[in-house]
This record gives sequence, C-alpha cells and structure tokens, in this order.
Amino acid sequence: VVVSVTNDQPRLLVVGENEISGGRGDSANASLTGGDALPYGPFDPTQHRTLESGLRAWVSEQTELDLGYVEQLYTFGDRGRDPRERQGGPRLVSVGYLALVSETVSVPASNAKSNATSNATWQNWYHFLPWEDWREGAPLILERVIEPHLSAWAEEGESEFERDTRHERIDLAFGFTTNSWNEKLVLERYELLYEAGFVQESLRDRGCPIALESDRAARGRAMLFDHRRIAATALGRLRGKIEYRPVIFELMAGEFTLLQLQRAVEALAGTRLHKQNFRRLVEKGGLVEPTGRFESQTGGRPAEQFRFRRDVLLERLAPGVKLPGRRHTT
Amino acid sequence: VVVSVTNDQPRLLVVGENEISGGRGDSANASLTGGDALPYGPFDPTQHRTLESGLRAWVSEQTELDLGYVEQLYTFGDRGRDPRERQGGPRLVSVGYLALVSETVSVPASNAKSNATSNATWQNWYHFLPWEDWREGAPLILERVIEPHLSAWAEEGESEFERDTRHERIDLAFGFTTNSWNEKLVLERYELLYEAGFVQESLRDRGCPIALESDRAARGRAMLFDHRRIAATALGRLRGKIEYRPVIFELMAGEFTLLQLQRAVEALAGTRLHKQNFRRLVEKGGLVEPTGRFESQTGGRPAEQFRFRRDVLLERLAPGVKLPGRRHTT
DNA sequence: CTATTAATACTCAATTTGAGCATTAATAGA
DNA sequence: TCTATTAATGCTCAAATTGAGTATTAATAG
Repeated sequence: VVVSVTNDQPRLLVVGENEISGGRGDSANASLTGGDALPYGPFDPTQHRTLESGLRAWVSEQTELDLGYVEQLYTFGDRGRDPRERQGGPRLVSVGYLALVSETVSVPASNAKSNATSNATWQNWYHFLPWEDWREGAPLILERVIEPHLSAWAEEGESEFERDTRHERIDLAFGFTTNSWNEKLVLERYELLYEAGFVQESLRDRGCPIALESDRAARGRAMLFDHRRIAATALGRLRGKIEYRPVIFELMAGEFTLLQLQRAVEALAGTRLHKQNFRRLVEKGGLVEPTGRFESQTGGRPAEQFRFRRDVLLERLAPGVKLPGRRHTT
Repeated sequence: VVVSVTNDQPRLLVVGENEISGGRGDSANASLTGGDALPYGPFDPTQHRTLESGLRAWVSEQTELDLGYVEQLYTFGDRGRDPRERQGGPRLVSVGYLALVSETVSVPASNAKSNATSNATWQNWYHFLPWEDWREGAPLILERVIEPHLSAWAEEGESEFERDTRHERIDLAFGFTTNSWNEKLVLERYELLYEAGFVQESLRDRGCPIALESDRAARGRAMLFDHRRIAATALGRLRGKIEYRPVIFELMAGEFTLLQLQRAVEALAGTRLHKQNFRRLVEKGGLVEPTGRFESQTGGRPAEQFRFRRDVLLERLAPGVKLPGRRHTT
C-alpha cells in the first residue's frame, strides 16, 4: 500500500484494471475483472535477504519510486482471497506492507521502467472508501444509503442474538446513534459493509453475477481480490500511527508551512482540526523547526516554512501528531 | 507466543530444549542446540480456511489449551532465521501470533495429547529478557553489565558517525543518560543487545562456537532460531496494547480483585503502578463491575471481587488500562 | 482602498494526571 | 485480648493538558 498526499488528498498507488486469468466460461466468469489493484508481486527468497528488501527491490523495478518509510502491515492468508483457487490455483499468502512516499518524490508512476504490465497511477484513497472522508462534515451517503442498507442487513439476522450483535457492531463502527465517529475503525467499517453485501467485492466473492449499479459513488470503487480490505487495514493503521509516531513527515516535502502539515494530517485522518491547537501541539512537541523562509503564495498572510527536526527521532521517542480534538467549531 | 500470567509473573508457553537436526560435524555444530523454543508448526492450506484457524487447530492438537484472544503479531522472513538454510534447508517464513490465555484455563501444557515431541512448559518471560523487569527498581545488571557492554560496542564503530548513531540508539532504548525507561521499546533493546553480541543468539548466528559463560543471568536464556526476537516483539506489542485495549482481562480469571488486576498489568508492563490512581482509571473507565463477593485471603482488609464488563466491548471502543504514571513514590 | 485569506498570539475554563494523606478492615502473633 | 501488619478504599490538591475561543497582524486580489 504505497501512500502519498497531494493536493490535500491522500493517494494510493494503483495498478489499473486487472484481468484475472483463470476460469473459462463458468459461473464465476462475472468476477473476472477485478478492478484496480494494489501493486503486488512475488517474493523470491533466493534473491532477497528480507521480506522488506524484496519489497523495495520489486517496487523500484516496477516504478520509478524509491520507497522511504516502510512498515509491515499484516499477512493475509484467508482461503478464497484469489478466486482462481476455485479453479485449482494455489493458495496465496500475501505479506502486506505500508509505504509512505514524500510529496516531491512522487513522480506519477506511469513512466514505469520498460514494463508493459505496470500502468500505475495515483488514485484518491477515498474513491475506494468514500464514507471515510469527513472533512466536509459527515458524508451524506452515510445517512442516505449506508445506514439504511446496514439496518436492513442487521434485521435479516437469523436469531435475535445475531440481529442484536449486528446492530451493536454497526453502531460501534459507524456511531449512528451515539453520533460519534472514530476515524480509526476503518477496517471494522469495511468488514461490515462487505458482510452486508454493500461493496461489490462481497457479491463478486459469493459468485453473484450482478454488478451493483445503484449508488456507485457511495459504494466506492471495487478492487482486485481483497485489496480493498488491505487498503482499509492500511488506512486504519496509518490513522492510528500518525498520533504516536511522527510518520506524517514522511509524506511531506522537505519544507512546509504548518497549514500544509495540518492539511496532510486532515487528509489522512479524514477530519478537520482546530488550527491553533494543532500548532501548539506540533511546536511544543519540538517536532519542527522554522527555516526563516516564508511562503507567500498562501492567499493571505505569508506563512513561515518549517522543516522536520530529524534529531527528535534520536533524542527521544518522538510522539507524532495528536489529533487535537476534531474541530466542532470554526 | 502464548502468554499467561500466574503468581504475578508473565509466562510464556515454551517447548523445551530443541535439537536442530541438520549439519553434520561442521563449524556450525556448536549452534545445534537451540535452547527453548516458542511453539511453532507448519500451516496446511488445504486444511485451514485462515491462518488463525490453522494456528488454533495446531495449538489445541499439541496442547490442552484452548486459545482465547489471538492476534497476528508479525511475519518473520529474514534469511538465516533457521541455520539449516546454510545446509540447503528451505527458507522459512513464519507468521507470528500472540495468544492470551486466562489464568484459570492455563493447564500446564505438559499433559499434551499423545504427542511425544511436545513437552511444553510455562516459563517466566523475564528469564529470556531479564532487563525488562523493573518492578523491583532498575535491574542491577543494566548498570553493571549491559551498559558497559553496549558502551564498548558503540566505541567499536568504524566511523565517528557510526559510533554516534550507536550511542544515540542505546540512549533512546535504554535511557541511560536521560534516566528514563520506556517499557515499550522491548524490541529495540533486544536488537541492540543482539547487534552488540551480548545475547547468545548473535554469536551462534555468526557461527561463533564459544558459549557465553559469564553473566549468564544477565544475558537471559537463549532461544531457538529468532524466537527470542519474536518474544521481544510480542512483549513490546502487548505492553502497548494493554493501554488502549482491554486485553488484560483476557489473562484474568473470571473474578479478581483490583490488586490482582494491577499485579497482572505490572507483571507485563514490568513496572509498579500507583495503586489509587490505577483504581481510579479502571473504575472510571467502566471496565469492571463489582460482584459483591469479597476475597478474604488477602492478608489484610478483604478486597471486593470484580469482573470484566464484557458489554463495554460493544458499547464503545473500550480503552484498555492506561499505565497511570509509573510509581516513583510509595 | 477594501474584502479576503491566513498566520500568529493569547486567554480561560474544564479535564486529566501525578502524588499523597487518612481511614477502615481484616489477619498473625505476643 | 492487644498490637503490628497488610491491604482496601476514600478523598484532596496542585500541575499539566486539552478544547474552544477572541484578538491582532500581514499579506493578496480586485
């Protein structure tokens, strides 16, 4: 999951429209077009000393990108991840990694090195998980489309216990009745939507041939295999990590204004923050130092430019950027 | 990494003294006895739908234990994890899991089901990582043995830059000069000790035949392969998780006094806590409810017994047990 | 010259945290 | 029975952190 932030949007490196080769004319045929895919590839143990070095080599082979920060995300090994298993394909186990790429480095990856299969592009993360972006307030689709769908699904439960459990899970993840949104529960929300048959992948994986045509925007774009689940795992993890490690700076250019920094955090967190308090935390935390230069194309008063104080990584356990109370006011 | 807490000690399920079959009479021979091992086994994709279900089945096959809480830890795939690779053995990739077992359930696993290879026992976690237990104050070995060893190693760096970097890493992880201990940096500390040649595994992996006889207690018990690193990963992860998820209750019996709960947290965190503040946090967090029963074998005033309020898991995102300031006073 | 967009400085109340004192209720041993 | 000991439990208080502003300053676009 290769991430960057440009134009105040979180972006994912995506290798477009994949064809799954495999089944020939059987019922699973409807699912052969997997949609966008996360970049993935085989690991060759004879070539690479570690999983991470294999990943880095593979990415720089496929794209122009040089990954900076990389961390292991999760290992996915459920049966049926790759529908070709049904046609006797091998059981794939994928070790997912999260990689952060700085804004300046992020060359559009389409100029891949002489590799026909690689047509990678940067896509807005929220195209795949549209309900996760609360920066302009609660997304309308939540109340209009998602809540009714999930409620109906909860009521379909066999037993009263199951119905109750479903309602509780929904409420915890989406906060409909408590009116509270926890931006970190990305995976929990995706899993509910998958179970409830709201996202295309769940129908596809059940071998259901019908594509969901209504509310396409609300359902988000489908991805190959379980890649959308992996993308959700990554977003949840990153939203958590931002708060306790200074990973946000891996996504910034070398110099930035505090508002630019705030916008990047907001883009990933999917919420707006209180500006003054955000500054207080960042500056008090000793995470940045002023460069003395000013950015004057701000459209307002020029903002001082800052850089990340890399030394804090050594001085102490650098704390990351707390989300200072999601802004409820101006 | 199967964990429980008994008698105020964190314990690990360990399958004793493993013989690594493989090399015959070459220089690597000295390393053939791997020491204690974490329970591990193969994953059979034809038998199991998910990695986790494979793990559960395998553990209940090998031991009497029924795992409760299970979470994926990390996937280990570095070259050389298994020294038999050098003799043409396969490259192993291990998906590590952390499992928590409640005190009452934790039948000593030695009565394994008709399985000759399994002679599992519960071992004190700190036998393997003795420098991590600060409950009786800073371990003496830190100042007496570890600090000198690490300093010497730092000074052996080739360049000034490398020496500086080493000193800074040491200081961040162990807090020698800042006099601050971050209990979560377990893996960072283990890695430094490994790099510095302090733990037996690092000499073993370099093919060095000499066993470290001096300061055996300070070095902790060695484990098979990279299992001690895995154990360190698990301890760091668990110490973090306790604070933001109510996982500690997975390790408790159904009913417990608040002091018992505190002792369990302290056992894992490796620090002492301020009793009154601990109670305040637990009770205010709504994590427990009184049963009305009292435990009178406390040696003092009888303590009320509590149970975990499982409902909090559904009501809201239950917060876990913050470590209320490591106690500096009485 | 003015409206607009931000940056930046400062305030203030509510909460949370760290540390401790005091009181109560049992048990073990003299 | 009396006393020392071990804990549980109740309560206080100051310091630090957080949430939510107000006010002021400095640019640009039209």
